[in-house]
Amino acid sequence: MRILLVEDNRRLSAALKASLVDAGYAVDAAYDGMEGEELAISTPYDAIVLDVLLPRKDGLAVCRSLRVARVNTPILMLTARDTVQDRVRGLDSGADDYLVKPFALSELLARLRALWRREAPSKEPALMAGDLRLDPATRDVARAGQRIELTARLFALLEYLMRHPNQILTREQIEGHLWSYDFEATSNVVDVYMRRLRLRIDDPFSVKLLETVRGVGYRLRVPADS
Amino acid sequence: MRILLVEDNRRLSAALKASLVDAGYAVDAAYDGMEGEELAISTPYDAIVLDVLLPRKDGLAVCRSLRVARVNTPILMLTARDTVQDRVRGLDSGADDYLVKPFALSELLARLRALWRREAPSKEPALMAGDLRLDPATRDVARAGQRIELTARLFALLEYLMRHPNQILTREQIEGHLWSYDFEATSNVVDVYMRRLRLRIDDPFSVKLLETVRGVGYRLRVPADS
DNA sequence: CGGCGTTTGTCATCCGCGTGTCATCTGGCT
DNA sequence: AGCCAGATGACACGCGGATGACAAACGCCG
Repeated sequence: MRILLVEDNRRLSAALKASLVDAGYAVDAAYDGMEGEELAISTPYDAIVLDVLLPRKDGLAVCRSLRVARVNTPILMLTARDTVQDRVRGLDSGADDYLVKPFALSELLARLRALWRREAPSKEPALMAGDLRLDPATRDVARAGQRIELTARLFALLEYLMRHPNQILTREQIEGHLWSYDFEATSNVVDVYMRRLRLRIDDPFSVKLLETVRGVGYRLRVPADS
Repeated sequence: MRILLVEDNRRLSAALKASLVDAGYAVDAAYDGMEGEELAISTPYDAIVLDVLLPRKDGLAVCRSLRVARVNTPILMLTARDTVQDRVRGLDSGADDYLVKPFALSELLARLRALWRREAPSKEPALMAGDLRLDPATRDVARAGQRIELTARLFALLEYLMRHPNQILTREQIEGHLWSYDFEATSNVVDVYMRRLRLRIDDPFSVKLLETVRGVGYRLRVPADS
């Protein structure tokens, strides 16, 4: 198993590398973003451990570039802080997992194993609903062959809907799944996002997929065709 | 129903397991985070009951890893404290619900049921009456293959009738069941709604299913066919 | 660090449909 | 014919949802 370690803190890098080698892995080390990116593109690794704060090019940017360059190697991001924000950004930019400093070495190893474990099923097929296609892996969305740009939230909403086709989802379910905060207060975020989603995936087309079930919730209706 | 119970306190774990088994569930127990995570990834459970404070890897981390690994099993988190902070963190990491120790066993069971209701809207089979079909899960109604749109009230009324086929239901029963208010004043809501229901499920067809029993109430007659 | 475009969530307003009531009609029974 | 239970059509109100605009937060760039 070849691992690329991109970490600018020399002492941490050395320690991690030693431990990983100890655990039986072959480890290359890079000390800034640009260097890491070049190595990652030119060499086939089994995993990349990537710090977020890096000289020359930060981890998130490296991550994004690699994904754009179709480098699908599993990436484990290392970060100092842990806020929802951070996690979302990390995962959004294409990382597969996220580890917050300080961490136990055992956890790093476990997560690496976890990454590989899930390597196989990561070839998750694109979700389809009529002429609407959503690819969880590449984050591509298209309807009738037409590419559609979606923001992170909208993508998550659509993905959730498409994972539960023809099923009525209540606002509570949706809110709980996408926003995950204590919603005591009545908010109409879900309504607003449904609207925004409709503007992009329904309004330009004649066949509507998003359906409002008055008094209950929303549903993505998959046309019973062919 | 298979449940994974991740709880390091052996006595509590044993007690919970016994109760859950008692309640008819198949229960696997894990005693630390890593063990729990691996089991959760390798085995398809219907729910995971996850303590927050765990050796080797805490519940929040386990939860996060599972979600990243696309394990969508409903997770019920157990915690000792209860601050908004805690709850937010729990839900943020991907848990579906949250239960504060100490809790009543009945509440645990109730919440598990709630989780399933939410996640897999009851695989309850569709109700049938002749060529009329009503699916409580998807709220789809159809007669002779023809989809029929119903408002919330009408749907509830039809569902009630279909759950008591061939049985005479008085106005009082129906009103008590659907409107649940103490009607002193004589109202003809039920009549009106029966009319509206007929317009949609009987009028367009030759065989009538809704029957008026003069002086008593209404009944849904199921044709004794094939 | 500071400015700028984008994303996000809230709010106020608007609109249409679902709902319940009422007045009137119908048809069967005595 | 008269009565009564139920059928029917019409109507007004209010709720649930749609919509557009706004303000704060964030991400990106220099």
